[in-house]
Amino acid sequence: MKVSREQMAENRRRILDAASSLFRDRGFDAVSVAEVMKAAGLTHGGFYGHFSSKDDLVAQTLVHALAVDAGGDIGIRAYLEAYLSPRHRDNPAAGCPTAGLAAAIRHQTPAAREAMTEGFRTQIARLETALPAVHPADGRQAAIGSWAAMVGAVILARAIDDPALSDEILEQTRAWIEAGIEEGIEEGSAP
Amino acid sequence: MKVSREQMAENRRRILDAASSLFRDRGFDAVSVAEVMKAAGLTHGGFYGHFSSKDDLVAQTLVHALAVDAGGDIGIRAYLEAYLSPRHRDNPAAGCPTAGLAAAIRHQTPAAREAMTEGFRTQIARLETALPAVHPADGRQAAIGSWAAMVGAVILARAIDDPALSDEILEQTRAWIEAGIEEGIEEGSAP
DNA sequence: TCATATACATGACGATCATCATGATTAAAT
DNA sequence: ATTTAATCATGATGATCGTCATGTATATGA
Repeated sequence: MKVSREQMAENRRRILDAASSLFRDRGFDAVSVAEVMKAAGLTHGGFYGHFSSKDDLVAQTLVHALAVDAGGDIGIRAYLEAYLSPRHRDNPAAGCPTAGLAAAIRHQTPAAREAMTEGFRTQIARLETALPAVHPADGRQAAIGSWAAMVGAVILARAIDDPALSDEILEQTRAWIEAGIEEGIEEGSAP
Repeated sequence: MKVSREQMAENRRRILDAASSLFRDRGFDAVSVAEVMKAAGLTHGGFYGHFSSKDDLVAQTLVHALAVDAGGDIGIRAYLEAYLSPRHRDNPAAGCPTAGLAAAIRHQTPAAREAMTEGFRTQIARLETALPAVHPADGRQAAIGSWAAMVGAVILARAIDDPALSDEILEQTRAWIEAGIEEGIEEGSAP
């Protein structure tokens, strides 16, 4: 039952894609290796031909999931609106891996933590250039503060059991961050 | 082996205290019922005399953990400094239950989610009175935005595998929130 | 075309865990 | 003091899961 080299590469990609969605949706612990393989259209037997352990899968999945382009080129306002939207909150499987998995990283292997650290660095660099700032020194502060608020808001909005309150968390956090942005630009200079 | 009524009440408290620390430290899934009982000085047998299931324990632990006084009466600045400190980051077992468990609530029972929702409401109300604001209408926005940033920052700081970067997340988020506060008060009116 | 290496399927194993059954001890009620 | 009821300890059970062993079909290279 050997498959072609390219088929194997595609299988690996499918496993990582399936793991990425499933982990974001239900967490690392609640998803079994067999379930990931099934979602990838395979059985559990072939798993250890691709990965050395479930921990290895977790680490590689994080690298895979955090390596997306993320944000194409919609402006910072549109990005904020999409990130802090009910749609994003309600679709963790297709959503930001940081919002979905950051809190669980603490209990994972060093390799997984390193992947998340690298993803964080990349995201802060992105935000630093996307966010307007009065003094350049404040750019990093705004990037880190805003990112913490974005991730925290989505996590809280997903935890809360009251739809209206959950919506409010997203909306108020967005307004709060944008208020900080407006301070940094000459009033109304954004498109 | 029956014990006195008050002994049983104390046992129950010890179980909840043990569960509260263990869950915050290692998460709901990674802590077994037997482990909680052992930490409370009992064996696993008596568990179902106190709780109907592990899910029940999780929900009651959240009610128990989120019902603390939280913040005695240190000012908002001191509270921010303590919350966004390396000490808090490095001691999840004794730290904020929201920072430690909010992301996992999504996978828990409705009872657990309700407990977290109530805890969130209480915390926002606290922050709304503690945070100075220019217009009263912005008080709630600042409370929600700041709380999201605080929780997000601690979660991210705990996930990151680089001590200096982790420290920076806490520090910059604190400065970012305080910048928002300063906008709201007449420069320097805090003690 | 033939030999070989290998990717994946089937199936099994051992460990962990939530939960339940049973029994001993003793607080509480009479 | 005696009975009753309840709390906790010991031990068992069934399910889930990560991992490994083995077999089979086939891609690959000669």
